[in-house]
Amino acid sequence: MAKLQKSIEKRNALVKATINLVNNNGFHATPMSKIAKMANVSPATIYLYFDNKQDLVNKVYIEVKAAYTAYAFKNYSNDIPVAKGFEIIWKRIADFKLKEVEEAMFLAQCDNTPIIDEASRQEGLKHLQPLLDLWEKGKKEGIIKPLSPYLLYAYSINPLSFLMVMQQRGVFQLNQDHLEDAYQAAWNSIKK
Amino acid sequence: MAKLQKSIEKRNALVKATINLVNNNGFHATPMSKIAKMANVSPATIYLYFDNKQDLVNKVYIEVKAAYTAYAFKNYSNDIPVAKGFEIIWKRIADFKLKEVEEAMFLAQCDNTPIIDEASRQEGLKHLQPLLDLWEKGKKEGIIKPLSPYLLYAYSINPLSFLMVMQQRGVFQLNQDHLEDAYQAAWNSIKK
DNA sequence: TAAAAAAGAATGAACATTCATTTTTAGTAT
DNA sequence: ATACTAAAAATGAATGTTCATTCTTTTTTA
Repeated sequence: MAKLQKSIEKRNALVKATINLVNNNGFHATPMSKIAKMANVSPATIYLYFDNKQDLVNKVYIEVKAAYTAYAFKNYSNDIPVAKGFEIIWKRIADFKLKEVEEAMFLAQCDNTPIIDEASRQEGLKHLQPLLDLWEKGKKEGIIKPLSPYLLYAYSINPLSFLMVMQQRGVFQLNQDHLEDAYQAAWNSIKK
Repeated sequence: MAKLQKSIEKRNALVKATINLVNNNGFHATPMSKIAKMANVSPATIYLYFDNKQDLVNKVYIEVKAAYTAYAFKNYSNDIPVAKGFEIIWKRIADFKLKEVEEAMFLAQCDNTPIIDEASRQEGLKHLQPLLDLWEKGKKEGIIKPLSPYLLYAYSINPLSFLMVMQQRGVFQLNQDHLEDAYQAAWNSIKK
């Protein structure tokens, strides 16, 4: 009797193809047949790995989000002082968005449309907890403004998404100087 | 011979229905038949007003974007001092996003997905010129940081979109205090 | 060699768009 | 005012295509 061991490479290729096609054509113009073709797989094979199209896109979302937050918090631990901790996280996030453009674009699209179902969205949110904790600590120490975490996020982290999208569209080139400026703006807007 | 004068109300109903359905279901789950039904019109009638589905969504985008910028610059004129001018524009934009939630959500979705074609996107960008001019003037006067307008936009205007989306998803309630905080954060991040 | 994995072709539903008719509109004649 | 008419506007019912998903068969694996 053979073991149940589906090829992980095939699954990865499917995930990759989904990200690429949804980025370039949008969810509405990404048929399963195209995903299969780009992953060098039969359309039927997709259904060995995922229940259906919605399940596919949900799972891709959650996995990319998990990779994103893992990357963001890689060098962070909660005994680091608030200001330094924030800098570490912010710069890792910037790094991710500049290096893993495909993944980051995919997240931006999912976060601004109803293509992901509510449960998966919630699931994705959980991973941000360390940042919320950091801000809580910062507020207690009087280093961070006493604002809702949504405001803090809106003004310090989220602008990176906008910059990445503009960069990706070729509207402007984001260089290292820009990034330092951006970091200063981010910090200025949340520090007390 | 009758005059060519198609009912403007019908067209408006179609635009409104498109915005509503795309917001709630996404472009991929918004068939022409549903748009027609919501607008109390036959599917065939849509084609009297628009060439096809792509043309419909492009035109809706451009019109909403035009309404948005008209609203934003309503009380502004370029002889107003930079700091005050920025405040006026920022607060009008915040107003728009809080009052015209449907329109603002639609723009957010279009600006983060490939559902709009490139030409329409460019068209939409043009309308922001007065704000770019204001920043240019502010930089010359040494009031605004010498940053790329994309950075300025990312840190002062764009966060409002994030806040609106969160508010719309019921994640938190954006009140007048929040808004004043948000305005201060916006200004802090771009003023010299 | 038997079960798992994969494949290609088939199925049926959903959809954008068009077609053939009907209804409305507004100018004109009575 | 009223009736007439021709074009415009609108419609509901096709049409043909695209697509997600399933079915049957083949290939791979252990």
